[in-house]
Amino acid sequence: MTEPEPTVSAPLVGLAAAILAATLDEPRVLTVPVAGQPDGRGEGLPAGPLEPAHPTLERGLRAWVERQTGQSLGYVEQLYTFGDRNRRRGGQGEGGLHALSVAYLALVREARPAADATWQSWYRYFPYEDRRAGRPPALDALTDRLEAWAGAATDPEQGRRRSDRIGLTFGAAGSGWNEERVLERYELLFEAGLVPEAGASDHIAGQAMAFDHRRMLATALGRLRGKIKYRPVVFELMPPAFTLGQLQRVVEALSGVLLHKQNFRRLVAQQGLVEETEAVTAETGGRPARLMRFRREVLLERPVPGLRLPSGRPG
Amino acid sequence: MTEPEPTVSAPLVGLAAAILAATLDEPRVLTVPVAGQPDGRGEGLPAGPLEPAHPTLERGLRAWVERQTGQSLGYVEQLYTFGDRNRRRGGQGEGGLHALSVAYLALVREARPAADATWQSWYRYFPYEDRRAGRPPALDALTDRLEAWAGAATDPEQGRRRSDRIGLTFGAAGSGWNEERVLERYELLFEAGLVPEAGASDHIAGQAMAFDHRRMLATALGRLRGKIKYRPVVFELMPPAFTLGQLQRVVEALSGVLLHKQNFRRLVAQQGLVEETEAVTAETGGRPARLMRFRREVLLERPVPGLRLPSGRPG
DNA sequence: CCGATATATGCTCACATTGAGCATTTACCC
DNA sequence: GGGTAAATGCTCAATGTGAGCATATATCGG
Repeated sequence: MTEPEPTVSAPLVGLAAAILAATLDEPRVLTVPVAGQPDGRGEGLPAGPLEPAHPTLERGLRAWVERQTGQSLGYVEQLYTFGDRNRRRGGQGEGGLHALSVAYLALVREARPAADATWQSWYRYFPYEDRRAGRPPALDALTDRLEAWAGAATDPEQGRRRSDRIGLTFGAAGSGWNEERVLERYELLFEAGLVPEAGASDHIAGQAMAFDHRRMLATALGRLRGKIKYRPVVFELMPPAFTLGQLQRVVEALSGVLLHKQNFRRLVAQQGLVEETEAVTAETGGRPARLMRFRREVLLERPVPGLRLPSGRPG
Repeated sequence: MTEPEPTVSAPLVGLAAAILAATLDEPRVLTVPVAGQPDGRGEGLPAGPLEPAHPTLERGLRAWVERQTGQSLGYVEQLYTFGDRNRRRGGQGEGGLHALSVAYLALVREARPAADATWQSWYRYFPYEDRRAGRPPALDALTDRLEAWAGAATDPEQGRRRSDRIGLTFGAAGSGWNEERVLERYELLFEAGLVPEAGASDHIAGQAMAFDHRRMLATALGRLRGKIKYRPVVFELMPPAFTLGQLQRVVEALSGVLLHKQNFRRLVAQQGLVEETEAVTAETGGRPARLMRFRREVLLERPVPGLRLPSGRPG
């Protein structure tokens, strides 16, 4: 009855990885050059087709990433499978063939590029997502363009819906900024034609990427920003020993907002996420900080805590 | 560089849907008969292969579901793409060919089966997930078998890890029950060989399904149980007008735990999720309740609230 | 009509969590 | 030795959460 008839479809299945790290208080993503792309879209995520030799999707992904970047992956999590033929402007998808991509999120500890892979800041691709220095001034230009798009809607009702979405995702007057809505913001910019991936000629909304890789990256950032709140995944990005200050700066780099220092420490402490080591560190001026390490045991304990980010502080 | 070479792979891509509803305080899933399956595995989810005629994955899914069940889908969300060749014991996957399935979660309002599709209770497939009447007695037998499996590990370290996982997912002595870990519990039972999908001959852990459809269903239940806490998705399952008592019983049915009535009402009220209608209803004995309706406007408001389930009450 | 029973609904209270800030400690730099 | 920069310790008000008590308003069986 529901037995698939193994004749009809033979789509291409691609695997792609958003490999994330945090070095020197800056969140990074591992990128590779992509040939044959339109101007300004020559950067992409490590990716490759699923091959018969791959025992599982994830193993196939790991193989491609190692081949292309030399990076071996630790924490890996499936993100989403993208299949919109319509979205594909970068090559594939001709005829009735589907080009389907399974995207993954990977977290790694260190940044040592290999081959022609390079680490880039997340905010190269999403400059408006970094609010650590307050609301980026460039955001005004963006929302102006978005509102212009909303105003150009065919009927008033559609225009109102567009305005609502802009307010919801970019944080209207009264409403706040939700740092998890990375994908929704990118989708809005895409629909409004403000990104090169959708035909725009300027890079007002950040550096473009090949295929729909920037959409995958947006998905990854949103997922990670959400996940650090209820799972201790930040520690996948930290060195074995770190200070609470470093930990906080990494969390701030990932989430793009600043946090209240004392409350952050209280949270980490009462969740039992870390334990002290004997060592302290000198750092740049100020009182030396104690080096901490992640308490692996929390993975076996009850509520499996994360770092519920508070609402942030002014800056 | 990372350009996929369109030669190597031509995997079969399937689409499958866990279509969920809640009728008469019981959570339901729409199932179809599946031919050619081993004994006791003749039930499955609506599914079919991705076809070139399908413009997008989701549109392909909707087409298959309507063809097989007559049900048209409202809320649809992608769950996960399953691709483990090894897991596939039910037919496909021979040779080096991958059989890849993109699973979806769908929420619908009413239950009116068509063709030979039937609505079944979730708890037919996961009896141990229903704790509304307290801890199910059958759970003891299950955890006994699981602990036996842990004890039969090749080395003590592995056995300890297994015991830890059992305690974590099924709620050990001191630790509580986390209703969202449906998939982890099923995976554990699978690994322990306690489900027919993994070769077991009895149905101690609930009714089996064709292929890996029960795994997909577990993924769907876990996702929905999590999502109702931070998005107002329950209302996709409710009729246009309902009482707070009905709403609570649906939430309890989905999550499998009982809630404190007064606190539930306070939560719903202060989140502004519903508004009163003029009507009241008679019901079965007791004071008549006011009929409420979902406030669609909340979708446009700030924190996009859900129904954070409290820890539950004894029962 | 009366009381028993079953929900619905209103309200209180102790306790935990959260957002914000003040104060002190301990290093380095000049 | 004084100035500067973090790290660390503590307090306090506001809010949120878990549990119950009390009241309102139906139906049902005599």
